[in-house]
Amino acid sequence: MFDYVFKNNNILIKGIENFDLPHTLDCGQAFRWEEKQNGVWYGVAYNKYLELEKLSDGTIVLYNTSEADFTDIWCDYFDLNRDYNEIIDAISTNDILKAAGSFGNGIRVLNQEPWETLCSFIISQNNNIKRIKGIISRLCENFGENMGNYYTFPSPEKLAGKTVDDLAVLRSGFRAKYILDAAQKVASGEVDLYSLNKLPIDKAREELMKINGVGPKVADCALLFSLKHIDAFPKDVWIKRAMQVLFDGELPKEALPYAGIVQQYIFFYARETKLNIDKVGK
DNA sequence: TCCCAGGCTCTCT
DNA sequence: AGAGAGCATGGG
Repeated sequence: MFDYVFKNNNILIKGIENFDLPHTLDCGQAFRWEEKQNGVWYGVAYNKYLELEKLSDGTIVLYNTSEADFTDIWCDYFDLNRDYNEIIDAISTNDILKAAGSFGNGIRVLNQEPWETLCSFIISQNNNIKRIKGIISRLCENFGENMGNYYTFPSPEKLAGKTVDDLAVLRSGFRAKYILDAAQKVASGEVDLYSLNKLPIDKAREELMKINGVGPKVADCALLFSLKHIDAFPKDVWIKRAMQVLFDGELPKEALPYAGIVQQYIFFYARETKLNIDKVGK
């Protein structure tokens, strides 16, 4: 599906298809990636800093990393072992799905760190992407580990002992108490976050919803973006509108096995086109 | 000024 | 179980 070579501390990924960096890193599934300058992206995940770029011949370059980090972290993080062509073929029997897929071509669903993902999507509720990024950035700067040129995402253990007042610096509003409840339940093991990839999706969702401030949407984002449940289908305001306008409320059945991936195509399509509508319910 | 943002909790039927 | 207000903060 792809080949890679390790050379001068860079990983060169050859022959990878369906991997567009802006579509993947700036489509609202992850909040710590930014474009540095013409095509070079940088970000932090799994406590590691990474810069990457797509060359004109399609090669993806991961700069200043190790082969171990590539095989242990980035390969799975960027979902490199999934065949997106197979999915696109399967859903293309439906014209609208085909259009959405081609519009958001190259979106890959990242496999992010579960706690960071859960916490980030708790912050995302009733919020906008720009402000979500700001809050997460302040969260890392104030409570993460200083690694010199970047900060790690703070662990649940680190946050579990904090108070709402401690978190005031985040300016996260009413979400602060939710962040703390999540940190406490994950740190204590009351919610066994790191086992949820092995549970059936309904059980896993139920576990996540034990956390105050985690409802079906936030739970499904954690399940999809960090816990390998690609049939999770987070329904936010954009998706609800898009589902009404595009599909009369019902996801076409050919999309169900990959609902989460299709969700990303629809989300991207809906946001970029604004669906040429104002509002269709909420 | 009002409306909205990758929703959820709480309350009232 | 279903509807509706309220919620912190900031941008348009």
